[in-house]
Amino acid sequence: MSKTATKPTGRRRTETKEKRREQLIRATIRSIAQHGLSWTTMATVSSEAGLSQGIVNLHFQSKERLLVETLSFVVGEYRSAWEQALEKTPGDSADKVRALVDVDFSAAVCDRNKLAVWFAFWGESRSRPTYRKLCAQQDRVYRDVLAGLCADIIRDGGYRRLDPVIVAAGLISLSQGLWLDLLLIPRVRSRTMARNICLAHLARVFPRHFRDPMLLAN
Amino acid sequence: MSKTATKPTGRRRTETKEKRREQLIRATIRSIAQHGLSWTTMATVSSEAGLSQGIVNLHFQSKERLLVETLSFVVGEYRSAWEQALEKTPGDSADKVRALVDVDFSAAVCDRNKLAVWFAFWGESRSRPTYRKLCAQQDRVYRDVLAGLCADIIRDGGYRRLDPVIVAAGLISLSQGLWLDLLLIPRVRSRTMARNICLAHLARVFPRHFRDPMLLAN
Amino acid sequence: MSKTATKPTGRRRTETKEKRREQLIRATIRSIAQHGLSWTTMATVSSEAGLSQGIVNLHFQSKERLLVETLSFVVGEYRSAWEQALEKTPGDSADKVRALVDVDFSAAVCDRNKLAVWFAFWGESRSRPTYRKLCAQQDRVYRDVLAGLCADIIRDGGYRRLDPVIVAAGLISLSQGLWLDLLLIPRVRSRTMARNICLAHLARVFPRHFRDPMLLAN
Amino acid sequence: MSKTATKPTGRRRTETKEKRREQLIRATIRSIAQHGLSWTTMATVSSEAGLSQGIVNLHFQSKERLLVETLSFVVGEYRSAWEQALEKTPGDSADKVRALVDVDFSAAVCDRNKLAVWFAFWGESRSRPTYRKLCAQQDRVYRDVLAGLCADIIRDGGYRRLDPVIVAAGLISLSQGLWLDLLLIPRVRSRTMARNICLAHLARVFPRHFRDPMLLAN
DNA sequence: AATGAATGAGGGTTCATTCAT
DNA sequence: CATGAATGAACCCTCATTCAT
Repeated sequence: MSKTATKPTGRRRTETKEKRREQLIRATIRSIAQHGLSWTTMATVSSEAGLSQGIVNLHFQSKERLLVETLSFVVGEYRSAWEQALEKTPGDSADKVRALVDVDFSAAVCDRNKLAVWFAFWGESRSRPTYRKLCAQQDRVYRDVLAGLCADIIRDGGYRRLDPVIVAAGLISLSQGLWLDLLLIPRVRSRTMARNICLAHLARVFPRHFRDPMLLAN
Repeated sequence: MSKTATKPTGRRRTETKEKRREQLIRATIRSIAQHGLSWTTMATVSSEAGLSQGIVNLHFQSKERLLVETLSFVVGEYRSAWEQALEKTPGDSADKVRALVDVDFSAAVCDRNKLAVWFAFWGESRSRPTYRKLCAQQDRVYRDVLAGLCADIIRDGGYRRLDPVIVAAGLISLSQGLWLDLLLIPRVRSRTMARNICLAHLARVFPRHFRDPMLLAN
Repeated sequence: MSKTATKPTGRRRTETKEKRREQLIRATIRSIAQHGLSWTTMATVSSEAGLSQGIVNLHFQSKERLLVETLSFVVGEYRSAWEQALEKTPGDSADKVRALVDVDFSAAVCDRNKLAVWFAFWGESRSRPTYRKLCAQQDRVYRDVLAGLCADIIRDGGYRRLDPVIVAAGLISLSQGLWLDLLLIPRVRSRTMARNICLAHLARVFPRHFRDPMLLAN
Repeated sequence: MSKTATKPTGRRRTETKEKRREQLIRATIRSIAQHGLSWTTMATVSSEAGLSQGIVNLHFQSKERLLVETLSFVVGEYRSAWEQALEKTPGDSADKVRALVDVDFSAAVCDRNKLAVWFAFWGESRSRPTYRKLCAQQDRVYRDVLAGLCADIIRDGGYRRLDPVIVAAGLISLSQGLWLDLLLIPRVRSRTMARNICLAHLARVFPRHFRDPMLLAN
């Protein structure tokens, strides 16, 4: 009966194809996390996906394209995560910044496999324009949005002499530096702790809008 | 007599050998910066060094060892840079922390080629225990020293409820996040600006010991 | 009754099957002409035929069989062309030889795509017994027939000391050499010119039976 | 002692490299003759040369270049053969044409392996501009030279109404058609016989300059 | 100590073939 | 009968490594 139910239609074929691509991208993410980018081969990816050797070229034409699509996937996932968070947060700009911090250290985004992918591509991006452009574009948009929110807060809170662009830059750098900790010393640094460090930072920059969560108990 | 006569030769040889190794390591750094770690081959290294194909195996036995020694070199260089800075800074702990920040964004340490090396190895480090250990050891020592200095400042300044370990972690993350900016968007982020962002951060954490350099002019 | 009813269907099916095979063979000829034999793949053939990937294996079991059948097809087409020409030419042996020359340079036989097929297989035939045998068999029959006709002419015309086998060999070689020109330098060599060169040759061998068409105008 | 004698000098290195290239080209010729062009792989070539897999890429960068250089080699060898023959033949133009025919069916040029190479590349040349150009250039030069010689003979012998270009074309086609026989039916067609067929043809075209060797005995 | 020709394992990729649909 | 996703063997090529010079 389930067989009859799953009988494929013309429509399902393309669905399946799209799913296969995602399956392979997820296998690539795992492979990069496990073996590193330079030791990720067609064999590690296809075996991670439980499929045959030729499968990647069938769906992505080349290894390079698979890698680009994988980076694209992670970048896109991050982007829709923070965009959705902004949409779902009805409050003021400070609430939205808080939401962005939460996204950065949420389980979905701040997954160790995905962090490994980010840093793998960042490590290569200087010599690979395609990677760099993909990252740079996302970065630019994010920076603008965050700087805009910071500008709101600065205006709202009367924080004199604060440049929203620089405040945003500081927050982004802190966040990405914490990602590096989460990648390199996961036993020392937890996502919660990382988030708290960010919020503590914000509490010092915007004391009338944020509170240091590590001082809450007191 | 012949012994005495040949000794300097033997000495010079050893020196030469050491210099060749460093020459190759520097070539490796340039190659990683230019081609990325996964596209760095024995050929790119030896050609960057202006030497022949077999030279690397002659001096390093294998590519893997060359890479490890290259990472070791950069890590060691960083370490002696901050150790020397600490030695040369006679003042109090706040001065020493300032000196550490200066080191992080000094031309010698914060060279783009070397940043590329750091991130190349960090990107692979999750899957390569050797890399990870090399980085982790340096990280641990540095963290301890910085946390110690922060503890001094906290004690000295009466900054209540500040955990020196967490303060150190925040500063390190911020600094490394800024390194990433310097690697990825060098036209946007300058070393000076990065240093100022760090000092501004410190000024908020330890207001009685640091001043925000971006507010100096006002 | 149901048997009688389904019989025509079975018949039509077989016809359809035969047509599909020919469709694929024609696609193969075009593919060989366009991409060369060594770059002709199942994909180029099926796409040339406007059909799907698996179609060739469905109708020919393997690529090798498709190629053999394609060669067979061209060889067979050539054979029935000259056999029909002989049948339709009621005159004497000289007329029949003339008819054979006409066939060699007729539009149907001397098509550039088909020439490409001939030479593609000849180029491989030394290492492929199957190809060689197919060609050799046709060649033997044709040579015998042509030599027979030449023998008639020699007898009829009193051409002393002419070996019909050698005369036939010369004519065949000349003809195939002209085919090569038509393949390689089609802008220089036209079918008409090639035919005239053959007839001029015959006019010299059998002056009392053939006239050089290039001297006709004078 | 022989060891001491063969001690390599700086000069010998390049010699050796050139020899290796030729060794590989000769292996390629044998491989094409034995396996056909489309079944000639890097493995068949290197094993035919008694060397390792990577050797071809070391000396020719790619398989394609090896094939082009192989065709180039055969074309060049043919060209210098007939050029040298012309130089060494002091007689009149008829003697020179005779010399050209002799070259065409000499052991060195009319080697079965090399014939296989010619036809292999001719078979693919329609779809491969590089091959076609290499062949076309040689063909053009040869045709011009032969037509020039025919023009001399026509003038000298008062052969009215003969177009030297067409006479040359006929001779070339005949010769190449005979090469095909030598490739396909070597047991039937011998080089001597092929040469005689050419000379017989010439004796009919230029009766006052050539004699049919097959009539000599009579 | 240094070279660079040679090796061959292993990489990415192609493609004939299979088979569920 | 026809499709096209999937397979995996075999291809070309790269490159770390070796070694005669």
